[in-house]
Amino acid sequence: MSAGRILVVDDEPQIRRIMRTTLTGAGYEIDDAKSGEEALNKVRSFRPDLVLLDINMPGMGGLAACKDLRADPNIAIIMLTVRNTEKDKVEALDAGADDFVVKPFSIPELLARIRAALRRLPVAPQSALERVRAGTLRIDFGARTVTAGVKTSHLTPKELDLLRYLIQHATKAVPHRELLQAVWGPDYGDQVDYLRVFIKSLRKKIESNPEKPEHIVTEPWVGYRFSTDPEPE
Amino acid sequence: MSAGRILVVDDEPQIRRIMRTTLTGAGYEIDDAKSGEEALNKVRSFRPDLVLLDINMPGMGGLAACKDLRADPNIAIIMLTVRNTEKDKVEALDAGADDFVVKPFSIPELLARIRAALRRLPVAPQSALERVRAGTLRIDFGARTVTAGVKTSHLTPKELDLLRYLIQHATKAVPHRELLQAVWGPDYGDQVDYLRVFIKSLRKKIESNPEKPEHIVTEPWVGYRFSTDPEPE
DNA sequence: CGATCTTCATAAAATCTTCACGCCTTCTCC
DNA sequence: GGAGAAGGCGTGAAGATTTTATGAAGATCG
Repeated sequence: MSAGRILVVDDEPQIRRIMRTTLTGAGYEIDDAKSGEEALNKVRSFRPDLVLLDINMPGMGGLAACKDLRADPNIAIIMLTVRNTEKDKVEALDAGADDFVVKPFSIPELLARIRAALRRLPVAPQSALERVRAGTLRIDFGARTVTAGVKTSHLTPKELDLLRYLIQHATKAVPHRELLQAVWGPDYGDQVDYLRVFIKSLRKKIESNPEKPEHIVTEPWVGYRFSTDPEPE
Repeated sequence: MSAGRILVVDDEPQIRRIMRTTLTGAGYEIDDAKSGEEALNKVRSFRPDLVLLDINMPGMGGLAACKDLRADPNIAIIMLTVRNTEKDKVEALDAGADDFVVKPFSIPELLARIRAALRRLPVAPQSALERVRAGTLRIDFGARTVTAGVKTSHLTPKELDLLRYLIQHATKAVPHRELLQAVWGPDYGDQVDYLRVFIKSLRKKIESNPEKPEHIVTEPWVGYRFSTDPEPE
């Protein structure tokens, strides 16, 4: 799971290259576009969480593109410019940009602004942990509920912590000890009984058929593994 | 109806004065505070949509105050500073600020940033929240009354604050501590007894069957949650 | 004084812990 | 190989612990 998806829009190849390496290194998934028009197209296929938008481009400028992008409230927009004038800033923000960075910018500052902008998204990607979908399963960590099909259940604190840890490490087989220490603390690495009891109650809540678990799979002699997809038979 | 409520936090009287006239002129309701501590207190009574927070103040600094304010996602935070260093910016943004303005700033830019920040708020600005409907429930914050079905009741100040906070964070399980700090203030984080007493009286007023609460749901070991929909079984 | 808020003791409820039983897989020894 | 032992795993339920609900008395404020 990445920290978020970012679309870089700039007509200078060098900027695009720098951005791509920097942001990829920071854990984001990147795509780029050379113009406003291309950006609007790529948004549909790439579905970014955030768009880094150069204000000054040939053809459709950043401002015009911004006004179009704004239609989707689930996309954050940070505009880039070389000019540090008040007029530019006000125009950019009122066009719907969430933030504004002046070139040349410092990388740490850009990253911080990206984090801040993503944090504000209605469905924040970093708190993609707030709501998780796994096939027919929906988990709302804020409301502390899981919905499996039509049945919605409430999660107790330990159940929630356990499930969260499993989901954060989905597809990986998490050892008993690791789970216990994550949920109960460093002194409980041996209380495998706890795990069994709580895994059972979790399964009762999220598995359509608790005797044939599809999501919380047991890895014998190792631990448990959360699987998004139905298990291959 | 105003465009929103803004709390100005700065230790320099002159800044506060300028801000007050400027922002009032722009259609906002303003209150101000001289320190971080005062800000945290005033937040409760004034209930701003946005806090303009000077980063450099005697006593509790802007960064510390920011981290506390951040608990409520329905408040936007813009930090002010005289220093334009990268370190300051990154710190401010990572402390939870939504944006960052360097003094001396241009008024139009500040106003544009305020508009952008308010636009991103998850819940509409307070001014639009005078009346709320939640299923069969109607709440009139101006008249301080709730109507559940045919029964209309008067709400005491604490009841109103508590209910308001719960509703603004509807569907989310709000921790005891957060509720207490939002209603009673930062020093009352442990008085869980207060909560129980007032939750009870709220339930008596808004639940059709207070023994089976449908709106104010208790989340054991965590806090309470306001639910619009009937509870799933 | 009345309304509201605090404080407190007790009963009720939810969650967590512990444990025993039976099934199953793996390992060991013949 | 195959029988038996050892231990992991699923299950159900009783008991312990902590939290929550409730009623009421005292304190506070205007």
